[in-house]
Amino acid sequence: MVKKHRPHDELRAEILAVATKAVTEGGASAVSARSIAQAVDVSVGTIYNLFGHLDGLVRAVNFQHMQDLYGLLSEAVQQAGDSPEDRLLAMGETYLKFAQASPRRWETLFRYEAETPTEDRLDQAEDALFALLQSASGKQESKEVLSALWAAVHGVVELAIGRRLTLGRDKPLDHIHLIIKAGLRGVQALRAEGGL
Amino acid sequence: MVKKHRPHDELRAEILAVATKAVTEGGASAVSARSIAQAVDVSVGTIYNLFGHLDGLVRAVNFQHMQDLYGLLSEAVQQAGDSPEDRLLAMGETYLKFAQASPRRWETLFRYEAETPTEDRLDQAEDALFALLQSASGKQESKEVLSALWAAVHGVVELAIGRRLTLGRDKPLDHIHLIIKAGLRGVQALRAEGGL
DNA sequence: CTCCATATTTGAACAGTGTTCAATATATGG
DNA sequence: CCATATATTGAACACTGTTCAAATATGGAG
Repeated sequence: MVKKHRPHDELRAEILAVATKAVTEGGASAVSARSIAQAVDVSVGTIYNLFGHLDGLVRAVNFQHMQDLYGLLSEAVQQAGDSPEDRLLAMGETYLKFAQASPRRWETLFRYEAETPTEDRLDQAEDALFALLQSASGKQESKEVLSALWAAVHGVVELAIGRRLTLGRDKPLDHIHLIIKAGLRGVQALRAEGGL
Repeated sequence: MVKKHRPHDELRAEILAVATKAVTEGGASAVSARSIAQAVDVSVGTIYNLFGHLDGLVRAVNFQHMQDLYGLLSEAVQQAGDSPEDRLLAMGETYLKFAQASPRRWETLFRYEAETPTEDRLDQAEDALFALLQSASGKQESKEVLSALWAAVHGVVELAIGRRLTLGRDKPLDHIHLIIKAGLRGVQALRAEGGL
């Protein structure tokens, strides 16, 4: 018995919604061809027709989550004060909250690796994120400083969310504040020393 | 046909060696019961008799790698200069090299999550690592500052090694230097401001 | 040396995974 | 109304971790 043909757009959206829920609740490993298929009342084959591989589906989910994150971050920047420090703090805080709201979603977004090579949609989104970082800093800081700072914040989140290390799982928010405040002041000091 | 009994110690060591190689070259997913069994010329069942689950095997590998890392770090601290900054820089540099030497090993060590709950051997090793960090800083810095700094360094390594984000994959060593130098100076500045 | 209990090893079997693709059914245009 | 194109299906294949009854090896007692 074969089901009625369904509009691809509609079907894609439905599958994506189910997969998104699965990723948010159980991570990438919760996205199995058969479970998704059953949830959408469709056969496994159909999923492959629409997304190529399961990797493709997870990537599509990640892309959405990346956009969500971007939205949250840009909103945070707008609502924050005018100083670069306030803005960067707001971004860091928002990033941490995003991760804490759903650790699975976060780890799938930043850890998931596909067999098939990544399309560059996600890379583009990442560039946009960095541009946001630059605008938040009022273009006062160099690329080097900004990406180092962001990597640092990312590390704090990583340790806070990852169930692997207990180190630094204590007060991630305080750590982020410390990193950003000390980082900005330290860069100033280094510049004064001529060490930059 | 059933093989001759082999000393458990010897067999454990051999399996561990093969699994270690597999992790180093291909990550945790390269450790499959059948492939390991074949490499050691033993049946799958024997591996389960010795390690309980495959998780147990990977954890044993991780424990070894953790010890290796600890060895490298403590050596680096000893060979570094006397100032806290020099020592922290040496640790950061060594940590990065460790990760770069085998990304798979690093990511298995810090990302791998078992179904079965972790035994606390790894946690202990982690405590030892933090103690090393404290001694390297000459006990000048608070726990908060140290773990924040280490999280920051960890984040730089994470972005440098992870194939997920392109951001900050540029000059991880420079980033680590920046983070540690600016971090230490910034903390001083914050203390002067009374903001700590 | 023989017999037996214990310890060890085995590998077929089970449930799960991603993926493919010929067959089957539906939809569409002439 | 039929022929062509399009969409859906699900059995089949090759893999995965894991279990456990059966087969064998071992070491000691008589």
